[in-house]
Amino acid sequence: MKKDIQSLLEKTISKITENNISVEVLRTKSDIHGDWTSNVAMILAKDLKKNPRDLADEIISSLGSHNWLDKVEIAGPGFINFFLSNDASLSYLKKLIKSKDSYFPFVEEIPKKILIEYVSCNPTGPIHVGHGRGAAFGSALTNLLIKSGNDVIQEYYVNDRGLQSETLGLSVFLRYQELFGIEISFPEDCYQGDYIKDTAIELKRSFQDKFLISDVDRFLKIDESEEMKKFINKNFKDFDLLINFSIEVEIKKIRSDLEKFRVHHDTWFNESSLYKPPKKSSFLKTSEKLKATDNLSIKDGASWFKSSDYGDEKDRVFIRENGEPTYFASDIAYHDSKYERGFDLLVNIWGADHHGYLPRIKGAVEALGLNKDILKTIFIQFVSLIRDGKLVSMSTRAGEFITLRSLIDEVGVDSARFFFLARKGDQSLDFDLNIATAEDKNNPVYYIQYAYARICSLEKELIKRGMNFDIEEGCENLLQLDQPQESEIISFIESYQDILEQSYRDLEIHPICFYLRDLSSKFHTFYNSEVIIDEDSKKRNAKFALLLAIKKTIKSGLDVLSISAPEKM
RNA sequence: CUCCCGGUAGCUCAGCUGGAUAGAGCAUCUGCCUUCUAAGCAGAGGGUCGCAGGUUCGAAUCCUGCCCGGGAGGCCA
Repeated sequence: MKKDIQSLLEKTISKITENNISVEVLRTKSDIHGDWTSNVAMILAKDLKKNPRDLADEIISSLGSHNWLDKVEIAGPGFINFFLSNDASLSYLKKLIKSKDSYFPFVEEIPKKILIEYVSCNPTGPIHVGHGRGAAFGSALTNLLIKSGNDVIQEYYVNDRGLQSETLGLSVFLRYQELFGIEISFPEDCYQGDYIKDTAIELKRSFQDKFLISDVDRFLKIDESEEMKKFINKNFKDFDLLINFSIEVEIKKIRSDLEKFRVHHDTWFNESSLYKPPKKSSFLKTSEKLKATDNLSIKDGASWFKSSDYGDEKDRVFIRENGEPTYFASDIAYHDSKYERGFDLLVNIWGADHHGYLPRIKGAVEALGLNKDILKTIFIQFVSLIRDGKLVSMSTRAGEFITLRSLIDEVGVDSARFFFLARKGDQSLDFDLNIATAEDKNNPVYYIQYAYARICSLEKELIKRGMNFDIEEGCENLLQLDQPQESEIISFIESYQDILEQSYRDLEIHPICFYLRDLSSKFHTFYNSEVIIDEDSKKRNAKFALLLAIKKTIKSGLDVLSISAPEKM
């Protein structure tokens, strides 16, 4: 509809002026302004040095008459308001009602190949609440992208090498010694959580006493983690085995937590794989490219990427003095590999603490001669938990973090997902546990689900009373729904496509949450203001047709959020 | 010091690609269950859109400066 009005206006304006302007058509906020509105007259008035209202008059008189258009009016300073005919304004609704599947009104004409990378937290412990937000967001965005007709791959980048991995290995190693009755001092910079003990138990089950220290006395004298690592590396040639084992155990736990949270990754990309050659390792290939294009320099014994050439504040270390590549270096190679795999769009979802990291990655992408415009990075701000009006303290260091699993156990998957998604990603989030667990209208999730369940219950009641819903009769009589609350729902349902389009364009999810809340509210109003199971069959069928449209729309929205739509509550 | 995010009703937040009287929910107050799910609905009160300039026919929205809150600035990841 929007496009029809747009092209009609464009055609008309071309008759009046040579000037080329983009015509904007928007939905009106209020019925008295019609269905659609455009401000072209006001914009054009400036160029042509004419009075906006006169110009609008001129445009309207040469629009011609169209059967889908009831009338066109000038209003305010020079808005052109379009009032659609009844048939035209109901066309969307009818299409929605008659469609077999859940109707998704916005689809790309040419599908895009999209890679979305999210969560990607270090496999050194359980996934916690902060990661949960990114997980919910990434999975919902994926749903939106897929439903919009694209091919999407969801990827998790596993940091399975470097310092943190060694620290994980050491932590497990120490807890493992304890299982043999050896009392050791456990350094502060090791991972304190009890989950390490569980991993140690699994290690013992798989490897028995393979990693047991023989020279205990000498080891006990060491109390500093770096020294411990040196000792271990000297005495256990295959310590890597232990590290890899520990990482695998953690990844398994992360994966199962995510699955429980309805988050699924198609590929798990190991950082270490960048260094393993099938032919030539990715990392080597990438660093050679950078060297060949003169983007690396040597200083203080280390190799630096000249990111300041690309707008970053300063150059960044690429390969350390000790010969080890930095995390950043791996990440460049990783991004290089993403591009190599041939996608139309690369989406990264990062924690807000990484924002300073983006300029250098962009710089590297540019240095490699890749198209930086297809790389979109979305930052997700932090989450604070609030219980009884007070901040719940969370510190990863002290092992006091709240795990995603415990959050799910407390508030449920539906509620947790909704609360994570109902806020703009780049806004920090106060997660109120009391509201999230409430089972009344304070909790928007229950409110929306209740609307859905109520509709299902009405459908059951209809059958119970020996009546049937006649879809054809319903669609033919939609015009009978002329009560204010009814026509408001009808136009609101139509605006669902705008919400999706907007969310898709901005790569945001929260508009859908707000929309569902509002739609549910309008439904509850409708439900309370009149008897749905009407004596008059024409009216009754029209109302049930509308209910079906509401139901499908709620279902479609909840599907994007991966939140369940219960038929009974 | 530099960069990022935010400042809108008592509270939590939408709105921000400039548009018509600035919106929800919660909380407060007043009503509504012999009738399809009261896990609900109707109504009322509540605003210097952080401050000051600028651009514009028109600014919560764009630009500049400032103030306040949070975060980031490793040869950590």
